[in-house]
Amino acid sequence: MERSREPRLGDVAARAGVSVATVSRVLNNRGYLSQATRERVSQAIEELDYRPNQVARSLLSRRTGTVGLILPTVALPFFGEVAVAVENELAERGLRLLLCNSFGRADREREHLDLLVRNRVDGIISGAHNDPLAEYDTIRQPAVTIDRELAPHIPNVRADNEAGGRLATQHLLERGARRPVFLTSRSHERNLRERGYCAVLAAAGIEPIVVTAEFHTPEPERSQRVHGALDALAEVVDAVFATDDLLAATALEWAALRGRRVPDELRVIGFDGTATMRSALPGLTTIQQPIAEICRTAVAVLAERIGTPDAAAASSDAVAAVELPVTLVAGRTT
Amino acid sequence: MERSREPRLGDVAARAGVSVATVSRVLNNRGYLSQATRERVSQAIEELDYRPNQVARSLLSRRTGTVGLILPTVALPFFGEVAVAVENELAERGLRLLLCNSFGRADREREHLDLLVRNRVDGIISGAHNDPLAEYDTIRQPAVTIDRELAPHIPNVRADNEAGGRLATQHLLERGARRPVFLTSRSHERNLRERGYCAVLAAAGIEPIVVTAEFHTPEPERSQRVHGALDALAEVVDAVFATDDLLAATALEWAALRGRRVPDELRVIGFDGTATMRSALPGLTTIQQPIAEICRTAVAVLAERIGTPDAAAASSDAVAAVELPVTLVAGRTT
DNA sequence: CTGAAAGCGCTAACAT
DNA sequence: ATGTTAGCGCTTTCAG
Repeated sequence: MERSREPRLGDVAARAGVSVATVSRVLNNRGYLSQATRERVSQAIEELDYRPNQVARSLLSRRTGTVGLILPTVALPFFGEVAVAVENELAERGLRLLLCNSFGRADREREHLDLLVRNRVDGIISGAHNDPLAEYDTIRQPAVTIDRELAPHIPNVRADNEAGGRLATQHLLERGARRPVFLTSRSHERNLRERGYCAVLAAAGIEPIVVTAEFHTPEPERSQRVHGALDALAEVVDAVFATDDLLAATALEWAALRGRRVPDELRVIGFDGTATMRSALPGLTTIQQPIAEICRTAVAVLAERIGTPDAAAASSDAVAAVELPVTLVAGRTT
Repeated sequence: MERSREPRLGDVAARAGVSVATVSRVLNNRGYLSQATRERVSQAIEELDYRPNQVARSLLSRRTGTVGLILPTVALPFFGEVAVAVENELAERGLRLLLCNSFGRADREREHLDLLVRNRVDGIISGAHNDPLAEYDTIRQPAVTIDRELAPHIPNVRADNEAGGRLATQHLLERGARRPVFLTSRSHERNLRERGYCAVLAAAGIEPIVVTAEFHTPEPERSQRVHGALDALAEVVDAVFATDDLLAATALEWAALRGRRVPDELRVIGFDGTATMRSALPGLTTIQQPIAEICRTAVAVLAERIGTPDAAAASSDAVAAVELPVTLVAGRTT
């Protein structure tokens, strides 16, 4: 195990009997090189197993080739898939991924943001789930959000949540539901899935019922809270539209424990449709988000704003928001 | 939106009317400083919202404060939880996480490894699932693996898989199973869960039956393959020990489709016990891995090998492998 | 207590 | 076609 230090440009140069500039030229394939030196240098590089120090390159070029991704937690399948998709798209452009899990905590996000700036990432993608941080305004690197309203100048890429909410609710009604309950993390004005749900119910003349269970409540409290709420609604509820598939699973579990037959006595539809949840609960009806497309778009927009090393200032059509279409995946629970 | 360039040490120095060296001293709280300058500098830093360029610091200190984590894919709950736990432990030590998803592909892992070295990460944690890469021998940065035999000099932290295999199989037999099938990704000598399964069956005088379904086979092929195998075994199988909870879910789905009552006609036990799968299938009996502890240990061992900036060469008791105990979580499927 | 200057590993003028 | 040199932004001797 060679504990010698990492070889540098100088080591390669010495071995090939040329100057560091020449080695650099070979490395970056720039300027005129004789075939002979090119080969000598390449061989020296190979022999030493030399790999350019990206840190030094970054200092000089003022680009690190790194993008920071802030998510609540990749332990959840949706964000895990987002992380994977984002990493793939970044890799396609020669970019690396610095991962940050904020757990919905503003202080965590603030710390991460500060660290990303110190590390001079070329860009930031945020899908955090806490209230917007003012710090994003003071930041110089381009940013893009995934399913998050952050600031007017920060593009937001997401699924068409409102359409998803409508689609889900409509589906439940078509299946015969008379009183669908909406299960969500937080209920508020800008909850688009909730808006879609309410819109469809309003059109049908049905009073909405919204049950909330905070996103980051640890188990088993969160399930308990949901079960308790459903117990209280036992008389009226005959269907559940959950804002994510995990919450839908909790509703299914409630049905199992209370002996309610699904879908006859309780219809359940979820949201997200991640591969993991499709495997875990293949029978669950859900609204599938186009995760790969969302991430592809987000990275494309970000890359555009980062610009290539040379390309001074790209056209930048100032994308404000992109909404991608969702799909209903019909299962056995509705 | 200020598009001015990022402030540097010089900007702070100018504003505070001191030299860059003094600012650096304030920043790192080193050497003697008069209270007056200390305050003047601090104020300038604040006013400019100055954040030290970590790239420059890294070049000088030859430490990036970054650790590379290579996993098959954080889209799967187990690896997602690993990523989160690792990030938490790293953050505790002021380290950042560069995430790499290899999808079980050696070429992907090789590329990632190369990139990590070029970026001069301080250490590498690998939980990739393909065959060992020879490249790990030529690498200068300390490495640790999670649930992976890589090389003699690379410590491996993992759950006690063999005990888990025994525990699961024992449990099935105790519940009355007479012919438990083992469902896994790849069957081989060093598959410790399989070894545990076989050991218990041997002691009971039962012939093992191992069904494989490659890890990275895309859905729905993978499920199809499992269903087909179970159909072929329909006459004999009365229990399934799956190597992970997702595969257990597939077995449950098979039972649902074929009208087999669980647990009476088919007992199912999984492996991993991630929070997500506990939520998705609260009734599933499973062998729970101590993910947080595994990651805490892995990071501790790695941090030890990285050493503090000063601490020349730590004691390094040359940890070779650590096995952490698993737990049986009894549910309704056995 | 503070400043000047060297240098981390690399690239990009500018020479030759 | 190749070498010399000046930084990238920071920390750290070494002077003063």
